[in-house]
Amino acid sequence: MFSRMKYFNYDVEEKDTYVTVKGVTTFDLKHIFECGQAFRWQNKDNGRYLLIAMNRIIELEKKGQDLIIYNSNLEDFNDIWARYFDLETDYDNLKKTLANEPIMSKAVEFGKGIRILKQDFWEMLVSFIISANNRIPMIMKTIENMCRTFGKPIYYNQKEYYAFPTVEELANADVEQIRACSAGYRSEYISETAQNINKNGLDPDFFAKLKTDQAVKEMKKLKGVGDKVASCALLFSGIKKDVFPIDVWIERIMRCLYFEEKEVKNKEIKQFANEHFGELCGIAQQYLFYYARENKIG
DNA sequence: TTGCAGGGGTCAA
DNA sequence: TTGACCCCTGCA
Repeated sequence: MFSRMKYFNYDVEEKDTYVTVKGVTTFDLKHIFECGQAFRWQNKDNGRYLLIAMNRIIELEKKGQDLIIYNSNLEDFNDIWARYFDLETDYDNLKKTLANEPIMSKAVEFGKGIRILKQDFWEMLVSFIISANNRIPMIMKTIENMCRTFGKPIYYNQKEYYAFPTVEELANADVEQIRACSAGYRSEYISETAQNINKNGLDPDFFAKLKTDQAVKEMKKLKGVGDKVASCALLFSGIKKDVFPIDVWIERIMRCLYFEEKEVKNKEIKQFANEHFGELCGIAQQYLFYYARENKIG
């Protein structure tokens, strides 16, 4: 079995159980998965990354400018992964636009293979509610526990993995069961938000059509969702590119690099980001975050 | 071995 | 604006 297609500038080929996308630039698996936007991946010792997303398991490998997606086919590439990896966006061009001053130049160079993923909105919302007052390894553990407890099994290579729980699955879950996944005081937030959404729905298009500030404001009506969580959920599901999530790392690096170590309010940081990075402030935030965290700046 | 400090967003007062 | 919330890691 061998078939091929064209997607934008990419030649895409399917063979056996994998898909090869040719001519992929600005795509580094470490940068993409380890920059804090995704939680359900494993760095395999053979250089591949295993990803659990969209009710599927895939393995990814980058060989030169070839991106290889194992355990997949052209249909899934078309329906899911092309959008998920935001392959229609020209990151080479976008980086040139952003890197017009020395600080951002450095951050972009450091994380040059980053792409912002367009992940499932519901999954992002719950994941970032869990992220509040929490560290990345702990967030990943809690999410895995929740998937194992409430999600449907997916089988791959004789191993059992679990899909991210649906709205209904979490809405019907007992708060104490959620707490048993080490979600702590966030358990009530997750339960209440799941029940709210199960009743009223969660439509990405509704938020996409709103002005960004308004979208954040609407998101904050959900329990456990403040500025940071709302911004992250909108950014990492590809709904808004012009949000600027501010956590302690971003606050530190912004103060250190742009405010000469002076005390600065989040409101000022946000305003600065909007003025300097404009429409691209979401991706700018991601370069800065990765740069700050990996280099322990601040 | 135990115990304590540190880390980190949102809510409610 | 401030304290409480939870749980893991690192270190004494």
